[in-house]
Amino acid sequence: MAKWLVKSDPDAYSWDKFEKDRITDWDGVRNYQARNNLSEMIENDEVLFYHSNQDRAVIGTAFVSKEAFQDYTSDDQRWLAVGLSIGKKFLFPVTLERIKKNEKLANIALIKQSRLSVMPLSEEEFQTIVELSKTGE
DNA sequence: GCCAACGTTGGC
DNA sequence: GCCAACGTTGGC
Repeated sequence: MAKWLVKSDPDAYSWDKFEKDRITDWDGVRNYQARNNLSEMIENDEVLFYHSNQDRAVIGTAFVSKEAFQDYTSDDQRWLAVGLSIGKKFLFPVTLERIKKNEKLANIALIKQSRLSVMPLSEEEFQTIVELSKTGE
């Protein structure tokens, strides 16, 4: 099962809002590479939820509850959305700073392509971040 | 608040 | 098809 990371500006859509919603349409993506990643998501794929800007940390997990469908927030038929359901909040958020310090995460798209909002993670990268979330170090 | 990186648009 | 201009994202 593939692993993913999605970014959100907490001013636009925060983890707290996600916890209230439980399930949300991940729409508004207007970038081809991110859109292509959305199109490859399979139901029940695991997803990490990252807050950009002021927080700059992975906050928790989610999973794909609905595979790609047309993003109706745009008239343009090129864009896709998926359904995401809430997973678990991390005990300790995994900050960008910690991600940058970890050599197993040196090639993560989060660092290499800072503007990409939907990206695949390798199994190892995913597990490494989950492990980091278990401690505050 | 600044600015680097990068994606998109539009004139030619 | 090239590239300058412009807009947006996101780290700092």
